[in-house]
Amino acid sequence: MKVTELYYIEDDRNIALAVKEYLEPKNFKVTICGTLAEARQRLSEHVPACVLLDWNMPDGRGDRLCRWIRGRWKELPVIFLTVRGDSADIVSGFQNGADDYMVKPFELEVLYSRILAVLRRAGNAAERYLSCDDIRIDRNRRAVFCHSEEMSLSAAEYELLLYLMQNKGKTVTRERILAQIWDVNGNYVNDNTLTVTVKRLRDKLSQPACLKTVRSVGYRMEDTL
Amino acid sequence: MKVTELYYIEDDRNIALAVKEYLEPKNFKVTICGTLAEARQRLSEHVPACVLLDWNMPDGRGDRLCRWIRGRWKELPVIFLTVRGDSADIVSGFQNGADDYMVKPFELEVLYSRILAVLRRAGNAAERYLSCDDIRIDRNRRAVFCHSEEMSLSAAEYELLLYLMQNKGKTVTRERILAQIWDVNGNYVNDNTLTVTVKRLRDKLSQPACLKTVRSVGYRMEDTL
DNA sequence: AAAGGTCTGTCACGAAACTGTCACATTGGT
DNA sequence: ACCAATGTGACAGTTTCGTGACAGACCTTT
Repeated sequence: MKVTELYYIEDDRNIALAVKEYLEPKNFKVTICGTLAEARQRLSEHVPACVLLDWNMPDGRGDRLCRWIRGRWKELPVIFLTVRGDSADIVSGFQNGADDYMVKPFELEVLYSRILAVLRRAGNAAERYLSCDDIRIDRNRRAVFCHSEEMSLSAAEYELLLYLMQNKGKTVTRERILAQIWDVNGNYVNDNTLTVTVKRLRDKLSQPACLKTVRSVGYRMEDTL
Repeated sequence: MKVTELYYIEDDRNIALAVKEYLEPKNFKVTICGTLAEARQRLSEHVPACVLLDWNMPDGRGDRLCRWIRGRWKELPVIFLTVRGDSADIVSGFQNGADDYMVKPFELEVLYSRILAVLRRAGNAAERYLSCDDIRIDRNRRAVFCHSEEMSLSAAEYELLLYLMQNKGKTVTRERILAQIWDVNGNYVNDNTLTVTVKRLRDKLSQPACLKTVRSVGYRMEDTL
């Protein structure tokens, strides 16, 4: 069973832990962020399936973070969880791009239901992100990040990296890669083309350790643990 | 300006009319269905952008209709509006496929916000304002602002900018853009037309940084830090 | 109707990036 | 040490995109 990742941005440790304890047995992995800065930091490194967001945070207002998120990931679901229950607050929350808004105190089962509803809408957003060590691909955006810094890859390099990442942990043969990326219906391509593209890719990735050569077979990407 | 169609399935005529009167000036067309049977009938003929659904109806329970809807239109957003506010009821509503659930009595502005949120999720975003960095679009007025100063774009430029903004954060291929904006059922359009229109747009935007070229793929708009 | 303006699609050209190939160096297994 | 596989640097042809120019279409004004 696949685990769904959530970030819960909340400064009240008690509430955060209660939510975490409730959700984790239901196959969620809840990461608690105690400040907005921490949340930004974590989001830059890794994008979860959904974000739960408190309004009042020690270092600022949650709605600003929500805008920030919307600027980058238009489809990442965000649910506000806050004591602010006025109509004006709720409207403001949605205007800042929230997908749902719950007023504390709330029932945990309802939170669970709303998370599921929002995830159902978002669909298989998980497929969007691939990662290996410090390398992350956002397919929707067609961008690659290394150490949370965007890098620019050529079309061939991107395709190659994507294919390898999709087969993370598996060794893929040179033939398969050539067929996958260079096949223009049987058109022969110099075998060395792959070698060269791998080199170019490695030069750009500041972390080429996870792109391994399997001699006389092909290549393999895997997390170096 | 496009009108968004809603079906409101509700037997209390007063509430239904109040909602209708509130929403119609906001560019919605609200069709009231007094019974589940009528709702099924209308839905079979025409599918709106969103459905508002009361739980207690004279000829049955709303959740059954929601299941019925889900069986046919997986993506059609459904919002429950009902007096039943127990956790168990809410959870049940979501289990039946609801996208949102509001307990009566509710504030009309909040309903409006939640409808917009659900529509945005479903991709039918009728959002009035779009923004990216310092660029803002008011779709109602068909106006574009840069540094809160109105600028004048030609029709093609406006369409292009709008499409890119609607897909903020996502890389859109040249083909998709061409199909979206220039497709007059298969009519061939010179590919360079897009290139030129992008240039013209960039020249006008005093902040072209957020309109990025993704070489050999297409373009992407996103907020810059 | 004529004149002037804007909008639009197309073209030609050039700079820059990309790509495939070669020749040669290096590596790793036996 | 040998050989095959892979890495490396260089190069030239190709592709892609940006740019300025232009002519026809359309609209408004005179």
